[in-house]
Amino acid sequence: MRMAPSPSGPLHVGHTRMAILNDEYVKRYGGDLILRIEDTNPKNIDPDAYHMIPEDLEWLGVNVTKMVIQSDRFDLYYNEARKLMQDGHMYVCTCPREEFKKKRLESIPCKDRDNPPEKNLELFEKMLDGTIKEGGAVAVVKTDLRHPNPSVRDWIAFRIIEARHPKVGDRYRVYPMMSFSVAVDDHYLGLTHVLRGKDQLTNTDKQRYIFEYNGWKKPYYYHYGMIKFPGIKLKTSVMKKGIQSGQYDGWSDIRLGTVRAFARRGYRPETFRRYWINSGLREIDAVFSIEIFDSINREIVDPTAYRFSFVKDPVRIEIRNMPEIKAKLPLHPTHPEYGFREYDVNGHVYISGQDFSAISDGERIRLKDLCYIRKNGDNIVYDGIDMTERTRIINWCPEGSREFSVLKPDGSKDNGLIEPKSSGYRGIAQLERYGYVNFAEKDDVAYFTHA
RNA sequence: GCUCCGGUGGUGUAGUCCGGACAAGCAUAUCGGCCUUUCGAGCCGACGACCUGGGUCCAAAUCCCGGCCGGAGCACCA
Repeated sequence: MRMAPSPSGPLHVGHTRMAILNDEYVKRYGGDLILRIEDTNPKNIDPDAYHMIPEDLEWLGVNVTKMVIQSDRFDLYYNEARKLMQDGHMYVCTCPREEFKKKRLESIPCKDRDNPPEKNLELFEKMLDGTIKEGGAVAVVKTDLRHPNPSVRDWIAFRIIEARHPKVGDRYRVYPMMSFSVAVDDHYLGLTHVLRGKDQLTNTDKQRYIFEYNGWKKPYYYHYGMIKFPGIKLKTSVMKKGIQSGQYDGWSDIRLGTVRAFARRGYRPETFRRYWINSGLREIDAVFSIEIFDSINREIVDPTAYRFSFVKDPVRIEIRNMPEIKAKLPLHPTHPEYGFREYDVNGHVYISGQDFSAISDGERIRLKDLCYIRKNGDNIVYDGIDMTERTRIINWCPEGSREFSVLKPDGSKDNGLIEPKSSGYRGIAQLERYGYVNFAEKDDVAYFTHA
């Protein structure tokens, strides 16, 4: 099995499906999982991606057994090309770009198509040594000019790009097209099974010719359907532009759809795995269901998430006639062994502005794990401590709570107070009646995970 | 337009290859009840789907044909 991203940036949620599914197949049936970095277009490479991609995979728990980089293998591709030319399956075309396209569309052979192998090999060397400049020639795989899909007819395998490659510099000027290098690598790397999106269907058809000309055994191909990710920013080039312009604070900005952004928000690797296993390998196109994704994550995270009280848009209230109470709240309702949050309360607490304005006159409500209060006109009065009836229960923060913000993936921010006991906590917590957040870096700000 | 591939509840899927125990399972969402000193937690219940028309067959979600709808590809990108 293999996965083959191009190094234009770190992995995003769209990549995780192929990563997880390939990994899962190897786990279940054995074999190797090869990570192949496809950097055959020097114009589309972010040097940082060479290390970000393996990092992201490691975080996801994907066990890569072998890694290869295509830019290390150009000599192999050139030799395969020479072999195919020798056998008359490939030629070098010197037609102008437009003319080549037009002829192919009309199923007309180009003037170079029937050149003898010697001529093609000679021209190919001229491409390699720089005699022919960018745009001057391409190496083409001979297929079937009457193939119903024009892009499968005599497809281009190598072109000249006069640009500096971030990894190999200007050592090469003739770059293979993805369709070619993939076919060669899939064979020499011994791939038996290939899982890829059905956007690759045409490429599979193109690559077929390479396997047949060489008499190689083709891997089994599975093409899964495309997934839509509504509202998630995935386009690497767009994200990159946003980072450069300062709109985002980096690849892990929580507004982005990168794996690192999801990690920062508090999603767990296991969530990705369970979600994609559940989705399977159908050929049907589907919509990414953030609802289900969140629910999986919630299930994973909830048993260990500490509970804290966060009041948004706080209002300080004075509770009349309230005795001093020592409040004791569990850090986790089903795990008393995690400990408690204890506060002395005498007459003053903060509640959220939203809760405050929702209390109607005369209503009795419960401050969680504290006491009853009742609203009498403009006053809030103490109304007993023992649980006597079921009323609405709201959460509160004691005096000494600190200012706190939650950053949300839509770019918005909720401000309020959080109870003191949360100080120093790192990881995912449930803010009672609010949602789960990740205390990733600091005490006074956390990232919103999900409700 | 051309080539190929698909269509199961709101969403994600199981079942389709090899027709029968599928009056279609699971999850999520929604609604209701119970429980609970948070909850979007737990428990119980409800809700809700085989795109459509024809054919084959004792029997069709499953096989065949047409239609409709959707997607992917049609680069000197990967």
